[in-house]
Amino acid sequence: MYICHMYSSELIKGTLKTIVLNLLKDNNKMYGYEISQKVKSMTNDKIQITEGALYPTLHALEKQGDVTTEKVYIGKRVRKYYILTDQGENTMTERVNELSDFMKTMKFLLDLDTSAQNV
Amino acid sequence: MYICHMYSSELIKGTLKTIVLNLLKDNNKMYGYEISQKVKSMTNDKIQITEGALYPTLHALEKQGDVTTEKVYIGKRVRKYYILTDQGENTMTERVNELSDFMKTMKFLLDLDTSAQNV
DNA sequence: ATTTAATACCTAATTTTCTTAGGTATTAAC
DNA sequence: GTTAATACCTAAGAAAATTAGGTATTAAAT
Repeated sequence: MYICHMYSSELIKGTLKTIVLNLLKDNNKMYGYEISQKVKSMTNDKIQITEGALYPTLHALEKQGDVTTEKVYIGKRVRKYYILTDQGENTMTERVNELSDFMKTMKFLLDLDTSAQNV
Repeated sequence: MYICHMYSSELIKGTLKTIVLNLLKDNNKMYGYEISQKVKSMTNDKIQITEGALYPTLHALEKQGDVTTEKVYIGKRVRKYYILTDQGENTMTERVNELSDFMKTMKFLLDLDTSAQNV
């Protein structure tokens, strides 16, 4: 049996934008810290997005027009919400489809689709 | 419908060693050029390993003891075969299991396992 | 009351891993 | 006799992460 722990960092590389965009599709309004916690809890701590990766990614998504932002003050503490744009929705769909297709290809390549592995 | 083309490079990142090790498991003896062609043909040109990525990876695998090499001359042209070591087999198993688990997690995270997507 | 942990944002230096763009040389095909 | 395919390689640069900091508010624990 494979004991679950955090994935080695190489794997997560390249999927971060896709993860963020997809979460924003389902939640329509999220802030950075919330995203990192959501991913952590949804994956049983197996994927932990570091802040050094997350914030630059969010800024890049804003710069390229896939998200807009909205600052909200909770007392004196600021929260920066990210909202998916129409363009961002298209980007999200493309990215998710590509990743989905890629995973199928990898499954075939690594011979993982021969039996009941898709549980 | 999603039109198939080459995957954006970010996705392949982090999976190259796993791909190479897994191919060596099945073929027990392969050379660099052969590996790149095999991956290309098995994935209908969707994954094309560049030589600039492949050779350094092979050298790294040799350095860390996961593969050994064997030079063979075909006429005057040299071929450098790579053979999986016992250690490499363990590494391979770990990597493949990790990637497999990662893909399951991603599928769940991206909400891709709700219908008949696993065709 | 004060320290610690959690919340919430951010950036800069470094590392890893790839792409791009070269280089050498042999052999087969046109 | 040139081009394409085979077969190896490296170095410079880019991309995307990690590591390791920084600031500040609020809740929990001692």
